[in-house]
Amino acid sequence: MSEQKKKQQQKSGQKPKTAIQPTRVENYAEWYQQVVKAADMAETSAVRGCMVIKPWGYAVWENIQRGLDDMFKATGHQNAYFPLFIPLSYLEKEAQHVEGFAKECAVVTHHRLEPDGEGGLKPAGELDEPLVVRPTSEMIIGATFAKWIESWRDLPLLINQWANVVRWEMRTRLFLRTAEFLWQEGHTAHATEKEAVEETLQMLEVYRTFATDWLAMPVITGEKTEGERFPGAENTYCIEGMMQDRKALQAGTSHFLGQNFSKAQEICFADANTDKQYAWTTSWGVSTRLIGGLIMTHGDDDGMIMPPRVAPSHIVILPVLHKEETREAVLEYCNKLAADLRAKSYDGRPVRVELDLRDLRGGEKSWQWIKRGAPLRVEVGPRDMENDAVFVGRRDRGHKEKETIGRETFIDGISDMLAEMQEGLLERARAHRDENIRIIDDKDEFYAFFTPGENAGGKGVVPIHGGFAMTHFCGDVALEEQIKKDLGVTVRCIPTRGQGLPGQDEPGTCPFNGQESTTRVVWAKSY
RNA sequence: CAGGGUGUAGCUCAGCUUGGUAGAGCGGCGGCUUUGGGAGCCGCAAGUCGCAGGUUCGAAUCCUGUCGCCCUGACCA
Repeated sequence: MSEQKKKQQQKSGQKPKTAIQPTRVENYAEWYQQVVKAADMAETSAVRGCMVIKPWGYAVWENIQRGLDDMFKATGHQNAYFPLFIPLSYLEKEAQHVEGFAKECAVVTHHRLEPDGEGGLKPAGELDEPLVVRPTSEMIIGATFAKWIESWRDLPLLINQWANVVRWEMRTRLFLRTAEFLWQEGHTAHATEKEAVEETLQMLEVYRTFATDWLAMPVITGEKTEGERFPGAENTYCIEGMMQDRKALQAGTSHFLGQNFSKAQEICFADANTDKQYAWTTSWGVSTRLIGGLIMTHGDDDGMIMPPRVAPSHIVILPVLHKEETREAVLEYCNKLAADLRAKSYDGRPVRVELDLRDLRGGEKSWQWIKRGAPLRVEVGPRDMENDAVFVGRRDRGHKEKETIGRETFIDGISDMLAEMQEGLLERARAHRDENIRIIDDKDEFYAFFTPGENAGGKGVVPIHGGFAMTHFCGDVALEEQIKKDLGVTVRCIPTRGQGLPGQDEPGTCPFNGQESTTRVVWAKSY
């Protein structure tokens, strides 16, 4: 940095040391919002609570869709599409289900607009029956299933839908909670309870695999407690990730619905003995919330860090073109480089390369890509061309740690480098999570763990503290409610065994009331 | 829905107490200078001051009403 620059910095005091301000430690919630904006992924819209997903963010969603969709197909599911509108009477059929969603339903009551006589328009043509904009599609898909299923030969029925849903939330945050969001919802019907439970767990495993292998987001799988269960479900399973502020993010859910919905909607079939049987159903979903999880798992104080498998572009080539006499040659070199890289494959597909020819200053351009989280930035100028090399910056390292690599070496090693970055991000996230899981057997220790220390942050700052606490728990709903009231902490899940979590195998006593307990549960503050 | 705050240029805001007819920074555009870096200088464009009434010779500023948005709660992928 020049002396002049330093002086200016001192004078103005406004030159940021990091691309994102505030930093994660200063104010995590605000940092998150700033990253979404700086990474050019989404923005708020004119419609309250609804977001505009911008191309760089939507491309991540497309990659998520592609990865998941392949996994759904591989497990025998087919895609279909059902209506956005659900007749109100459908929703009323399953009592618990309505109760769970009623407060956040958007309702369509009219189907026409007329001049209001004052230059504006007013709704006219009131509907006989109001239509609810789907908050989830159990009722409309179930009604369809009831028609499709007649015989045991029609089962299992394995359907997935990619769609948008609306939940009229009061308080929204981009990607994490918006009034409208994109998701997929799987809906299946089975002849036996055993099959339906197996399906529920299979899809949970699909989600775990996807989160781990694609998003580089380590997750804990488990079962929800009664209080956190999906309205109308017998059992809800989930994947829970730990964000960098140590809060939990529910990243996906898979529900065993038993026969609750099939009985409410007459989803029944004739079995091999010609007896009438109610089907056993499941539903499971993940949403654009995954993108929020991606940001909070990997982002740093300079912005987003994209895991290569879901990154819209793997490599951004930034030509250094300011000398007229070398301009053409550098461009040619860059185009050749891009073509050679695209001929390579990573993750079974061509490497995604972008050549950024925008007429912007080098520094600004480079920083934009840092904030967006492109895995690799490759600067190519006359010097590199002379040496048959490239100057590479990795997003998983500091922005100054750039290195010169021989052109061919770089091209030949690109797939390995991306794979190494993907693995590195997962390991980093896993280490962070594991460091912040604590086994607790004492109530006071538990309360202290979730109470911010004196230096946790200033006024208005969201403190980073706590983490995942694993305690024995008797399962009492009122007790869980009390702890939620005291600390804002809930049971995230009763973890599935065999995923390497500490202290799961021995029975014990609930530290809150001394009752017997067979397993430990995961407690955390959550999004 | 309850409590608090706030609406002025694309964005962030100043001006309002003490009415006189609109400002800054950032961003955009252009020029010059720079060039492996989020640079500098000069210039240009851009606002019926949320909306509707009222007071006044005159309202961004005072009064009334209204709408939107933000924060805090209950709810939540």
